[in-house]
Amino acid sequence: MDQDKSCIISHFSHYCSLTEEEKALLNELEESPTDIKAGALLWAVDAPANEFCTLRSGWAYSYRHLENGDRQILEVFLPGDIIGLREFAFSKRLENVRMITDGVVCHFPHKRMLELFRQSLTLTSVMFAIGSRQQALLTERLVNLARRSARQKMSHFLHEMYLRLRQTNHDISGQFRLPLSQEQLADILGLSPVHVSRTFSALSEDGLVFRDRHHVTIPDLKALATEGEFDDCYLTDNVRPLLISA
Amino acid sequence: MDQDKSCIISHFSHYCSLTEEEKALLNELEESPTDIKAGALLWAVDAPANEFCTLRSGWAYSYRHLENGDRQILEVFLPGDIIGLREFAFSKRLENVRMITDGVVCHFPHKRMLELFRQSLTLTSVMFAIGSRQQALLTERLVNLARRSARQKMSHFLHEMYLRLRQTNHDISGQFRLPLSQEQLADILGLSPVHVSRTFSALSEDGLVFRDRHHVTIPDLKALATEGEFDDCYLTDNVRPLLISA
DNA sequence: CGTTGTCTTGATTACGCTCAACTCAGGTGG
DNA sequence: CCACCTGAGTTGAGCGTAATCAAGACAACG
Repeated sequence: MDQDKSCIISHFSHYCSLTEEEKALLNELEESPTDIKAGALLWAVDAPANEFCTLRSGWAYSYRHLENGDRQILEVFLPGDIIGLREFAFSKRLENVRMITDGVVCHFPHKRMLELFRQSLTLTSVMFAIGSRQQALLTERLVNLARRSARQKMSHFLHEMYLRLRQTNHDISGQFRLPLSQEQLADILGLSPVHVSRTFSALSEDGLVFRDRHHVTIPDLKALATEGEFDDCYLTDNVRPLLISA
Repeated sequence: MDQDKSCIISHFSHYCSLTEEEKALLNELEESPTDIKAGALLWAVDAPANEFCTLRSGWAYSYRHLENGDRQILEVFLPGDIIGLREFAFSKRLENVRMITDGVVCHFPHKRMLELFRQSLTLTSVMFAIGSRQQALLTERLVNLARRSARQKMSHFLHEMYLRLRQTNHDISGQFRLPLSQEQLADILGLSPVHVSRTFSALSEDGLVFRDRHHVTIPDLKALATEGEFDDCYLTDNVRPLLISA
């Protein structure tokens, strides 16, 4: 069951310290871990939406298809993330979710969320905080897609991924594995695959990002932040001592 | 105090039926209504974030400035909406919020949200559902900005606004007042003001949208939906009988 | 060693931006 | 009542970023 330290507990611990009972409650959300292969569909648009998933290991993404065949990737999920929070208010899935790498997911029904609301004020608040942090991420992505050049989009995205990975994996320093094809990157950033390639080349020439297959190196994080107008307050300023005191 | 039926109660009632106590609880959130003028700033980026606002009347929008001077409008708020949900997990504002028209807002501190969590499971769930619905709206907007042509962006946005207005104002039929300048529309849609003008003309020529100053007429809603690839499931499929039963 | 999928590079095209001039409505003051 | 001013919206010309199409390089794999 809990061979590894639970991802979700370490995720929640970012927000505030938890009692043992609360940890136990969270552990219940990770009861039935199931293996899932890279490329496998977790669920599709219009499927009934009655459960969340926690991502215990591996990467996943959610996406939508457009009528012209384009695809927009909406979210990239990393270990510890909760998948499907968006659909709590809906009866059907609004997005497809697919695994990027092999991984392990744990399902828990929406109903259990209500038990959590009933049993712990702290966890309720943290759950709410996670929701608002997701909104902040979405908002940032929205600005990125709407207003920035391809160079900036790429820089911003890579910077964001780097920070998100470092939050749980402190020992990466300036480099990480990014298991995304350029086509997937294009679908994330609203670009064409060819332009992703060109943009990568351009960033390399300027010494901002180096890349070998799926391995990315960022020699100068500050420079990349400047290029992508990256401001990390939406990722880091989420510790809320207020919650505990109340 | 409650001269009008509370906007927030009618907003929550979309999700499920409320007991009298719950209505009383919600009413407390609308305690100190304050008038606010068109164009006034509700709050600015980096200001301390320790309260929400409910919008009792009038329109508002949240926005961010970019380094190149561009501005991105992130959200348009209508009467009954809660402003600032996104910043629950943060200590500082991530967005500026400004009134579009004259209006009335009610402030309530984050702390009171915790009381609400403590006192009503139903309201907690609905609050959570509202958060996830906001995410769905954001997601839809993201797809719109990332992937669609100017024509589609405009069509989609106008259709969305029409449906949102009709949810609280059932008697509008195919026309409504849209108190936004073309510059503001441009900042919403990630276009230039000139191109908004051109796009409006193009849509008019094709008989999809007519417009006189701030008055918009949609002769054929279906046609507009087709043009903008509009699928209303993210706005309408949010009634959750599951919540009450639990 | 051939096959497949991913990535790269080049040539052309197009959508929306910028700059700039012009129209028009509303408001103000003489 | 008219002249002027202002801000919003319109229209045109030229440009630039990124899309598209297409061919070729490269790596991984059987």
